[in-house]
Amino acid sequence: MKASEPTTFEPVGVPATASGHVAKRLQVPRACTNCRKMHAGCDTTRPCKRCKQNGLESTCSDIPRKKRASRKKQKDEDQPEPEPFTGIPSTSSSQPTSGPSYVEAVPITEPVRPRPVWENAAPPNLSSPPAHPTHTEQPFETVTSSMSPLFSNDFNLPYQQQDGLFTDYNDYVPPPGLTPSSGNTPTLGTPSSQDMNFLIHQVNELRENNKALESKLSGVSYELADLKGKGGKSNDPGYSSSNWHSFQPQQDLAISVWKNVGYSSNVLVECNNKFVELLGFPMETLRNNFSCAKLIKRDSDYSRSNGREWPKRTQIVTAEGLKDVFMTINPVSDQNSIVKYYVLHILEVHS
DNA sequence: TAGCTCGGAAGTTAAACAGA
DNA sequence: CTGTTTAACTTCCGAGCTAC
Ligand SMILES: [Zn+2]
Ligand SMILES: [Zn+2]
Repeated sequence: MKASEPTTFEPVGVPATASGHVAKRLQVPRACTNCRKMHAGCDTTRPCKRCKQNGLESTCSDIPRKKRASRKKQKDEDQPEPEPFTGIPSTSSSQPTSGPSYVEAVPITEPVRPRPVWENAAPPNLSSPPAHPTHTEQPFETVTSSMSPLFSNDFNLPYQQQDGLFTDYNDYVPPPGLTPSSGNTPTLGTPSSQDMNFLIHQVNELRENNKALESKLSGVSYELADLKGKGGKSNDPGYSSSNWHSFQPQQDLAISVWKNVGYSSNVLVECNNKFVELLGFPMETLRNNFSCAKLIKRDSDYSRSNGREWPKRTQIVTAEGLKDVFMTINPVSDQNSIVKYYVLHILEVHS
């Protein structure tokens, strides 16, 4: 155990989760010369906070990134690379991302995803849905009681209505301009209260992590990105999450919870009105035609094996076509580290 | 104990590939 | 030309060291 960090300045966007979930380490695009030499955390201001604290304002500067050396030819021999199962849809291997075919929600004809038992569960028992899912800062209650067993195979317990999360969309009224939900909306599965509590706990935690992003939301303008056409280029400076900063997070986030039912497959089980409104598809379409991988246009980062995670700037499929979004997607695992769900946040939307 | 050093894990990004 | 892969490159966590 170490004593304490001497220079405990606010480390740019530290996750700080109290519940043990390891959040992604955030880092600035460029550290100043002094912080770099010290291997210390820097920030985006100049002089940076650490230099100011240490009286090094005059030497706090940036040096350009080193020119990358040419890569040696790959392809000399095959590296096995077992690719462990993560539950995360690997679009590179399964299906091509290109092609706007799924933009118009065509009925699914391929080998239908296995329908888990939880979809046959009893209809939700909604007491009184909140008039407006007012997303203030702490919309959900955090569960502190025991969380084991975390997940059961089936969802049979009565559903507990929680602020901002809905399993019934009969009351959903689309805003003008969108043409979603016509008539019957299917009843979604009913997660157990234990499951829901844990999910809510996870959502709260994710929101905490997202707040850490605010420190990164300054400096670079949205115009840096070129997302017109087919979704931007991977080398576009605006495409990198570290360069994409100019937005302030909106108060009400679109949240959805997807159940992982197998490799490259997941099914929407929960979302809030904001999410439905944003996508503009009937729930049946969402459930039957979309997995996370199909919903997200630019999903290359899914397939990476180095643990890279969202938040990312990306594009999603909506009834109005592709929309630029800034979103996170986080796996929710049980105590055996099996990915059971994904929680998908959409933080920002730009058409 | 405060402050400095630095190995290396974690995160970023641009060269090289691949395919239409 | 677009999108993907991946190795070069960067940041900074945190353990160890030194000075007081
Ligand atoms: Zn600095
Ligand atoms: Zn500095």
